[in-house]
Amino acid sequence: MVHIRKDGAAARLSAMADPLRLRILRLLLERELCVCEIVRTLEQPQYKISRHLTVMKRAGLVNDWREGTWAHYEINSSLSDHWRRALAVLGRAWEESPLVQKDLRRLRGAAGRKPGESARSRA
Amino acid sequence: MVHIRKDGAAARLSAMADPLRLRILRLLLERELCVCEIVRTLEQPQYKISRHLTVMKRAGLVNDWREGTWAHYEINSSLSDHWRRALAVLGRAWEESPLVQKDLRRLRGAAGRKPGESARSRA
DNA sequence: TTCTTATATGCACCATATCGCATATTATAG
DNA sequence: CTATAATATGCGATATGGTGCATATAAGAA
Repeated sequence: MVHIRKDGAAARLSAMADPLRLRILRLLLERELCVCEIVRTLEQPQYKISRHLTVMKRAGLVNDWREGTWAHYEINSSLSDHWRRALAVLGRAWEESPLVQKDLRRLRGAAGRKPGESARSRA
Repeated sequence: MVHIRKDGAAARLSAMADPLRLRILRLLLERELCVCEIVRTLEQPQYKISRHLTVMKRAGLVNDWREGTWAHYEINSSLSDHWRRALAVLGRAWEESPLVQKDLRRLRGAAGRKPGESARSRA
């Protein structure tokens, strides 16, 4: 049947078209995050987050780098202006979802805290 | 396995995440169109266009109305501002594709001509 | 009525994508 | 070294989605 390979735009939209991936993206619009911060914020199994991040990385939506054991992800820093703006606009749309609002509150609650650190150990 | 039902945003992005649907959407960003105009412009089987339009309609991306035998489609007139702007931005991104440029030229070449009409009969 | 044009859809096939579980990999701590 | 934390991935089961073909539906023309 020879499916035509998806072009860049469609592939990128596919990589966004998942509820959990949208939640992850929305978090990354706030700031760069390591996998375990996302896991804890979204309260989802680690393997899911990791897989979804891989999907978005392949589509050029995010990029990553390692720092010791941690893998940090951020919105792809070499994204075109068009896509950046689209993400920003959509990010504002997603904020209307109560689920996303809860995610953002949880993220801010754990503000900047690194994986192993307790809240106290950072003071 | 009980897949969680996609929420509005993810469903909408899914409905965009296909090369042919992106081409259709890009045409509809120009103006309202009937199915057969899209079929002729994109040179794709009618059943494909029809199906893809149905998908986008279910997702609230487009709406339609009948006029005799013709089914007219347009970008959903009751779309939120966020989504309108996102579509506009993405529309500009898609214009960079040579395929889309060709589509737009073909659409303008057949400017406003109704299905049965020859170019002459409209003069 | 019959013919033609415009549109939608049922069905089977196949490709892709997600999930859940378990495990592999790698780095740091003790 | 061992233990633990962080991350990635192979596998099998299943869900979803696009395609191609044929056909159904509906409106208008002759």
